[in-house]
Amino acid sequence: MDKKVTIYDLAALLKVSPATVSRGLNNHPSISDSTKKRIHTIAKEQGYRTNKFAANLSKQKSNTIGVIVPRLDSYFMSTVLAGIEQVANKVGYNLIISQSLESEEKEKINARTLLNSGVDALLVSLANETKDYEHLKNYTSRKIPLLFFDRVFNLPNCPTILIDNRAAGYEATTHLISQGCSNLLHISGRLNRSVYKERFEGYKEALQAHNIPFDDTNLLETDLDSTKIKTTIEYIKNSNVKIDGLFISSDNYAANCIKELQKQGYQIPRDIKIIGFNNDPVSEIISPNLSTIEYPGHKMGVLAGESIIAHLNGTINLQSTNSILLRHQLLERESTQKTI
Amino acid sequence: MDKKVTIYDLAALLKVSPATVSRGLNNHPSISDSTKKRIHTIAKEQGYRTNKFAANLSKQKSNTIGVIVPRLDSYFMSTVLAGIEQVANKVGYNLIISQSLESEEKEKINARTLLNSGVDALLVSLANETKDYEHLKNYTSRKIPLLFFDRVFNLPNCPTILIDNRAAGYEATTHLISQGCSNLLHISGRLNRSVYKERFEGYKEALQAHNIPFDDTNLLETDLDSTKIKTTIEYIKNSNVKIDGLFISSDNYAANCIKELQKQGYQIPRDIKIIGFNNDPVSEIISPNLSTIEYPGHKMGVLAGESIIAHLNGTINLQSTNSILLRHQLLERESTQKTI
DNA sequence: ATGAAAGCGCTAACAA
DNA sequence: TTGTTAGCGCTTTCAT
Repeated sequence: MDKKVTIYDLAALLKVSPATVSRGLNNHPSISDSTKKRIHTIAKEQGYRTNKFAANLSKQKSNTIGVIVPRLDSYFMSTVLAGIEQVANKVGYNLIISQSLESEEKEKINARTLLNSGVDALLVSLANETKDYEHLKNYTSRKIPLLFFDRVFNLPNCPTILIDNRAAGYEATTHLISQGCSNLLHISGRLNRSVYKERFEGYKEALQAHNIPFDDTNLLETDLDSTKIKTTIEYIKNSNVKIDGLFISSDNYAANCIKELQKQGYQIPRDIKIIGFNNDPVSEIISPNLSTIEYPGHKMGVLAGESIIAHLNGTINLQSTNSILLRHQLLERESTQKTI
Repeated sequence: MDKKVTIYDLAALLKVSPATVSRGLNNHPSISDSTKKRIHTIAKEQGYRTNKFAANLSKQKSNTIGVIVPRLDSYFMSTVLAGIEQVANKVGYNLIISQSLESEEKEKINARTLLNSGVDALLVSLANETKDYEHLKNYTSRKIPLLFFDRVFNLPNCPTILIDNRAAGYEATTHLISQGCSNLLHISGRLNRSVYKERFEGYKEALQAHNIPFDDTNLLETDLDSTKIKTTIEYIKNSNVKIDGLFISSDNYAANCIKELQKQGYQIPRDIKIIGFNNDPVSEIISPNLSTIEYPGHKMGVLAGESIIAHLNGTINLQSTNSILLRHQLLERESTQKTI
């Protein structure tokens, strides 16, 4: 069982044509059950395994789905990927995963490589940097289904899966206000990514709705990179007004801010109330527990996988779907508790 | 630029043979620079992209590396994967990633699928459950390079990449002892996985070296699944002797234990000193900061990727390498601090 | 330095 | 229900 056995070998053994063997192996309806059985048994016996290269070449499809994410090593992304993998694996699709590391350049290369690899579909969460979308139009122009999740962009015929970031931002902000905050700061990711943009807009709307004035000092646009929170902390300390509420677009960043602020003598939530985003595990480890917005990563992955596969199977037509919104949820915890 | 352009099209345009085009595209030495140039320009101009299926079929290799991990959504694994992806991507290899979810069954299926997909090599970190290795022998018998990382197993000709878990366990334990602990408990993962087994052995050796008796009550074998720490906490509370030192094979689990113990009135590190494993981000978020063993996930991924690729390129022969040990490091933090 | 031609192993349209 | 046959697009040996 070491040399490659092909359908020709099986055909010879069974005195049938290779075509019959091929059909039998693929459970083609027009093959009699008896020969089908014979084919399968001899295949098993001979240790036959189909050569995907040949099948792919012939069918011009690969049973493979490409995925591009900003980074593999983020908790949120890994839960999404776990979800995608789970459904893809179940129905026999392979996943080729690559990361852009937030670089537009790398994202372009990845997109090209995956295209060359003949993926049947592409799932993308965009890099922060990305401003041009030509590399993705190569897919749409070839009718290769393309779906965005989380970091989405509105491209014709490309559905998106995400949560209602605006509403979530609104709720998070409203929560801070209802807990007594009036001098808020929103620490955002790059605003050219719609996820952050919309949270920000929800934030602004909430301020407005509560007659709290907004100006540029109420927003800090960052990379949300925890290794460089110092400038953020400085910003907070040097603020003219005493900031009493922080809405931070990432739990991880928020947790690190809390640690640092505590180190500088701030009491959370007494001096500053903080709400994060994502419901990352750290949010329950940090003291005080971090209030946050639950963001269903695994579910998002499952849904992305299911959607794209259903589309590939022709079960549903994704083109007509514009976007799928997942439910988010405000989780009130200690970091925004009222103090007496 | 929508229809597929093949080397035949290019050949026709250039009045040369397809073979020449193929060689030119692959920078074959026997093609004159001038025609090579012509070929490349026309290829670009026509938007030619090589059909990987055909190339794969012809060459019987895929430029793809398979990866099987227990779970995608663990911080440690995601850093490893990020490392692998980084080097693979750089040299044009694709990564097909799948997860076993700790199930031997699923691992077998994944291995088979990846084999069928024609991966050029396989990187594996084993599921907890796995006890039989036939599914992997399919690779070795076909001379497809197979490399284990982290959760390894000793299979002929399959190199392993890991840290010296025994030494790490020894150091962690010794550290607890030197901080004044004498009634230790080791909370381990499943001992049939060598990583855990060896940490445990290092632990036992350290006890022995310090004349601390060991019996079964000094070990608790678990799944290290943070959703079910209750039994662990019960075990600690109900112990006959007052446990004063905990060596836990996972930071995440350790962090959750700390939270729970604190809830039950324990003071850490005063009542119990705790050391974890991995240097997961939570270890620096939890209060008190968690002492731990630094486990270089990203580096491990990079090394695994580099090794397997070098082997595929024929640069080095991995078969002769048995195992690669990465450096670990004891990180002393608050959770094991002496209290006065 | 280039060309001719035989695969690589499977699929599918068309026949029987 | 099964067989014939012609690809799928690229690589590679053997000629030239």
